[in-house]
Amino acid sequence: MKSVFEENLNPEQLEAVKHIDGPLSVIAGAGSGKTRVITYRVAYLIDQGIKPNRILGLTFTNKAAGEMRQRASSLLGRPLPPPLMRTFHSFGVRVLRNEIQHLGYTKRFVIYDEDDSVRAIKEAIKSLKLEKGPFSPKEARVAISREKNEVGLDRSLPLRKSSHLTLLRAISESYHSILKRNNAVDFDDLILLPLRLFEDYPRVLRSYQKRYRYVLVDEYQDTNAPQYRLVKMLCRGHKNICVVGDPDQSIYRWRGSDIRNILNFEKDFPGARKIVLEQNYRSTTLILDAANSLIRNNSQRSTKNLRSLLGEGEKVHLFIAEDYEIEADFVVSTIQKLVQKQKLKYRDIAVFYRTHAQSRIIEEYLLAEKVPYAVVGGVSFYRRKEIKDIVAYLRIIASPSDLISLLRIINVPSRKIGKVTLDKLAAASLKKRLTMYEMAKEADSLTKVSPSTRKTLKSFVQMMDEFREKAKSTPTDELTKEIIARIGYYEMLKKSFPEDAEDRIDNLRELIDTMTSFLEDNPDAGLDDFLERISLISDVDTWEDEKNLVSLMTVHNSKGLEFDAVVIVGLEEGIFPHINSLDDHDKLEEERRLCYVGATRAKRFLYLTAAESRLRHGEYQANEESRFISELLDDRCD
DNA sequence: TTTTAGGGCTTTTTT
DNA sequence: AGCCCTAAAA
Repeated sequence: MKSVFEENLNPEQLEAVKHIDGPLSVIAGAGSGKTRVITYRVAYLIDQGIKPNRILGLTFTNKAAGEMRQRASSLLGRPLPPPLMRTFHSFGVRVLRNEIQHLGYTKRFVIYDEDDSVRAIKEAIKSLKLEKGPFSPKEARVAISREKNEVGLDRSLPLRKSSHLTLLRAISESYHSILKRNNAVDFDDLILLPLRLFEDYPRVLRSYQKRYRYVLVDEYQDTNAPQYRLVKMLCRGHKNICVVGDPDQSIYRWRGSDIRNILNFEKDFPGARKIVLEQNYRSTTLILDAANSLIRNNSQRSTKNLRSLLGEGEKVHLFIAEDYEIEADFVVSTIQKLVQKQKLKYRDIAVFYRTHAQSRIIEEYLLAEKVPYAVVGGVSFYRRKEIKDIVAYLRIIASPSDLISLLRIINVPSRKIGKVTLDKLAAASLKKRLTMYEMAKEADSLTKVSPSTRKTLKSFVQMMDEFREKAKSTPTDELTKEIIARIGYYEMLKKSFPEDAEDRIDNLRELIDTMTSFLEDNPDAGLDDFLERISLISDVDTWEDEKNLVSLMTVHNSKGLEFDAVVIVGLEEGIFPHINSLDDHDKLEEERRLCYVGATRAKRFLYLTAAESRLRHGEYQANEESRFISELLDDRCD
């Protein structure tokens, strides 16, 4: 009798699933059943008697991790523990929560996002007493992050003057000492600090090596050097590593991901088995032909050609609009046509663009025609001012040494604590070697600050201490409501933002709802757990595919998804490929891979659009048709 | 000393 | 839309 594995997998997939011990790489073309292989393989391992908690699957988004765990558990007919599949970053957090004391932080560390990091770098620059440097705090953050993500690579920083390099080193050092003082880590640290732990504390490494006997890495083409090193260290003893990826879908090189990781796998793991999946189960032939003919123009790739069994299907449609408004109008009428004539649901349709800025005009036209839609990403929920403000309160409650959060809200709503007072407070805290929070608690010793301001500082600290006490016995959603009421945040919003205060209040209500449902799913979760959760959430994670809405997103965000109909807009030289990539061969190939990712999301209908003229920075600008159009179509279009 | 208003600038992609 | 900077009001 055939098992569920033989029944549902083709020979190559089955081979990958049944490979148990030793290194294995699976080159999985777009739509070739990559997720299926991973979930069946996990189920197979467990079926063979391997305990679920000995398996570690690493992905890039929580959504992918959750989906794979769910599918594996429904295959097995029993629930699986959450740690089985997780993101690189949440794995890093888990390691740090257990071991970070070795590195001089405490368990309740906070995770800084990019905005927080930029603020911390500003503080760093300030403490070095630098006037306007050769780069902005934002640029410094990018350079520092880049350096951190290239640990182990011999690429040097892209700076010409060595004086800049020295300066950057100084800023970096100061930034990291601020992070440590604040008991904070940035995104990069979530990988780098576990790596350092593993390198410097062999006992710690051994305990993780012993625990995870089977390691699986999804989207392997997008791992960067530190992530790769982390994985290699974990598998050093048993070499039971399975990586799944597709070099043609590598689109995060700019973030340090290294295509060589997947191309060199066999060198790093001698004797590795390699399986190539070329059978595509997603798209019709004409769509796949277009994608294949596009990607053939890249010189850096492992030769592989996807085959479809789904029949020829519809031709790829091309529409060149005179301007971007006509393009938007075409997108909307196409969506309506697909819904009426092809009986597609809104949720089966997606619009992809190269940059977020392109979404606005599409949204306008969708809104006007009452087509329901959802934008994935953009100004993401957790980066909105009102959300970040309230989260900053929660962070200080969890971790009083968090200076960046303190600076954010100590005067929000206004408590008449301005720049001058803060400077005095900072100077005094430096002198007494106290955190700013501790210094505010002892405001009485601040002789240079007026008595009334001293009182304000003390009562602020007292309030926060009260909240901290309360947090021990109050659920996070209740606590948040109390904070908002106590500080009069809604009233402040109404005063400061008369136009959109209601929207902002709604956002905060949504935040509280998120907490409530998080508590329902995780009854034992405390404030720390919630803060960790929202730090690691990505745009795609918040996308709700069960609602019947047209999806709008960047091509980057579309990775790993599929839709019956896909519209890729703005196929113009300078937009897609992006202007910053035009004069660099490698960057151009990455743009092409990005376009390939977008095109291969489509199951049955693929539309390409471009505008001959587009409003940019207040001026009309004429754009050439993207080279990708002819590479894709090659006379196969309508 | 703090707050407010106005002008300039920004975004390529993100865990 | 939000942030920084500056100058003037409160």
